[in-house]
Amino acid sequence: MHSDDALSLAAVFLAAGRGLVDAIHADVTAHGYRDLRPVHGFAFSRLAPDGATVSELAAHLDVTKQAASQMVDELVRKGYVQRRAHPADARARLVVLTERGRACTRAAERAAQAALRPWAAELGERRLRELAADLARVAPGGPLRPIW
Amino acid sequence: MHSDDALSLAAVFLAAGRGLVDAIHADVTAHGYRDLRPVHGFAFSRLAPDGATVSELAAHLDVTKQAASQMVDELVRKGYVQRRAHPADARARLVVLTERGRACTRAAERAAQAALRPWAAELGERRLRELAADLARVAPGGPLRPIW
DNA sequence: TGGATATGGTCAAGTAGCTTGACTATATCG
DNA sequence: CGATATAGTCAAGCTACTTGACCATATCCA
Repeated sequence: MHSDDALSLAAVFLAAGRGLVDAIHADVTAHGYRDLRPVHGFAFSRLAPDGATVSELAAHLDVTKQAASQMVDELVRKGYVQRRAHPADARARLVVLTERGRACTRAAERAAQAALRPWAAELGERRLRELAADLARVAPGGPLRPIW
Repeated sequence: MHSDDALSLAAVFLAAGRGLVDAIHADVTAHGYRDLRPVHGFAFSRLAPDGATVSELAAHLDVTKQAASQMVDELVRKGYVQRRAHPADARARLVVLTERGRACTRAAERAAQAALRPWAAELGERRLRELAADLARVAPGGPLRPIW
């Protein structure tokens, strides 16, 4: 990078990500899911395909197993997930979404599409797609973590 | 947005922002500032130009005045900021960076430049600049907040 | 095969960073 | 001037996390 303020570019990335998360969360909340925080969405994204163990969830969210287990307790209590026996490991338990959990995930996907609509309007579909492609090249993989 | 997974695009934004913040924080830590968290950098960015009051800092970080005051206590204790009398308001106190705070801010700017170097290598200077310009158009302003 | 070690999960206790509530001092408005 | 708003602090409480200890099961290897 050149002599511009590289820090402000980093800040713009954070602001963009925050704006998306805020918009999605607000939309999901407005559709009746009032007992969730944004982090739960990241948990759902790990659980949605085939479920996951507490340890896998912990790794995905970059927290301890204990913290992940507490979150699962909360989501069970609120009706979004269930603990099942693990088919291949008697130590483990498989955490899977309930129908309510899946419905919430669908609502989040609709919310994400709605949140991106003004972006497409501002930049154009084509440029937005290029933006996404560029970001995918530089964004690190790995666990999802809170920013600070 | 179309039928693609809009949520994963949002996740890419978060991952990109997190990657930058992580890299900057790790670099700053490696240069001897081991008692800071990323959020302190956002505080510094508000304090750097001319200082700020606790209330202004609280608004910038979207926390209560009490939380901002506690953070200032901590930063005073660690030698990064000072409380001064406010020149125009006897109720208020102006929080300003110490020389150590300014040195840390410079280290963060260098770290941000270093963190963006691989991005420029991957995408090219021109495309990175376009990316930044696009983001600036869609990123919301307002206070900086943790993601969850 | 069986004993050592690693892994999945939970229980319990402690902690850091935030919150709400109450209060004082100073500023501003009418 | 008096009423109200704002800057800041003190105190207490909450919550999402942590560390540490522990048990059950799986895996590795002599």
